[in-house]
Amino acid sequence: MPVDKGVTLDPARTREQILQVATEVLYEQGLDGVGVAGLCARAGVSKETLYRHFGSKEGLVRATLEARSDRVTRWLREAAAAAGPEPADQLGAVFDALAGWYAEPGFRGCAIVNAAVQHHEGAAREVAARHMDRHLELLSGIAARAGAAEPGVLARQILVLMEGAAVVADLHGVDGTGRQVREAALALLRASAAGGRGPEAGSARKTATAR
Amino acid sequence: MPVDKGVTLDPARTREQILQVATEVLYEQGLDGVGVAGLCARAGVSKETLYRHFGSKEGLVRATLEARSDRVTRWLREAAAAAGPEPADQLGAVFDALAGWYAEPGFRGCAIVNAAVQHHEGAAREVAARHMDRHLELLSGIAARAGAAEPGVLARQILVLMEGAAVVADLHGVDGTGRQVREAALALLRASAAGGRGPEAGSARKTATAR
DNA sequence: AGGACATCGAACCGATCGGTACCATCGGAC
DNA sequence: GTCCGATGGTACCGATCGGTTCGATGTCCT
Repeated sequence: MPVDKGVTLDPARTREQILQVATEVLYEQGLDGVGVAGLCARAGVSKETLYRHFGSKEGLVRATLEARSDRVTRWLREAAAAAGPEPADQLGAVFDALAGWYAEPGFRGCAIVNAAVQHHEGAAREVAARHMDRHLELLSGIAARAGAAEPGVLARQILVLMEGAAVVADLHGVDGTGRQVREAALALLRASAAGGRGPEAGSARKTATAR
Repeated sequence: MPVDKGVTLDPARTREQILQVATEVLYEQGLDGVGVAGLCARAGVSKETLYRHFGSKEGLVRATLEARSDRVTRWLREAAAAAGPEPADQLGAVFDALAGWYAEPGFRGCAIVNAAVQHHEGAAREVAARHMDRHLELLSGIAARAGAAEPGVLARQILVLMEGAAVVADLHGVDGTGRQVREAALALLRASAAGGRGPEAGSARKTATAR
């Protein structure tokens, strides 16, 4: 009886069920677009159960976004790792993965960014800041291995491309966005790796690492 | 009596007052973060007046965002025009202007994008799509004058940088974001203007114009 | 003076919000 | 069989939501 207790009446299972439904609904409807009652109805649980597991709607939002941040981070790391040792290949693989995501039906931008932008205080913004830190870790590694003069700066420029791509693909249309942004990221990587001395001086100046 | 009727009791004045307050409040609190009653209180008008002018909260949101889109578009066009004839200077001036905006106290990202992301239907998304079209117009002109192989593609890549920069500056911190993104945009411009044949093939492939 | 128009303030509407309390029920451990 | 923890269902709370209506007040134009 260490693990795998009964099939039904499993608190962990219930929690997962709520989280899964909340992930879908909060993404589709927005943080304020659905009430706790509606959430419970779609998850097939009672309000009391939801509040026992998450304490408040805010708690549910935090747990949902943190789980999502974990999944996305893992997903991108694996995409990069599977692309072999070349930094440019890894970066290309990351943006290939993102491009596939943008093209999925029901894509509405980055759930974490969307949530963070709806309330300027609360859990969502903290999760979003941490989420971007994680992206930066991955990108700085790639930038450093590519020999970028300023890996931190290049990583941040590519992060801007990632976040911007989600917004543009969502609000302005997906067509070509994935490929175009992939090429832009690779161009920045090339320009930075080509050395501080390009045909016209380096592409990135010395700036703070920020945040 | 053709124009400039009385000083007080001027419907156009009242409308402007409501719009101005709505611009601030909807940006600070979010679309769902404030009720019509609160809006009226801050604007010093009655609900009846607001509804007579805008018909509904949605109508107020649309009018507010459209006015904002007009102002931002004009602002960026003037920044570019004031920078002289060189495309690279114009692009640099646009991103300088944006960098200044990110650093302003109370900056919370692009109001139009933020609004559009909160509801997946409604006026905000239409305004946002049109807003980006206007940005694209400006950027394509610069790209074309710079001799970019594919001005439309380059413009879209730079648009992604613009929108991403606002998100990152808002959620991850402003430090350096403005300069870094400015340099990234200029690097893309250089890479694209250097000719389709770089050291490693062009930076942008043939893709649909999107949307 | 008079009428048309604009506005305020407040009451009011039904619906929904996040959150709590209570109780019957049911599965699993012993 | 017996008890306990997890649960569903439901009613309920005060607050707020977007939107409507009405009457009193005031300003303009003629």
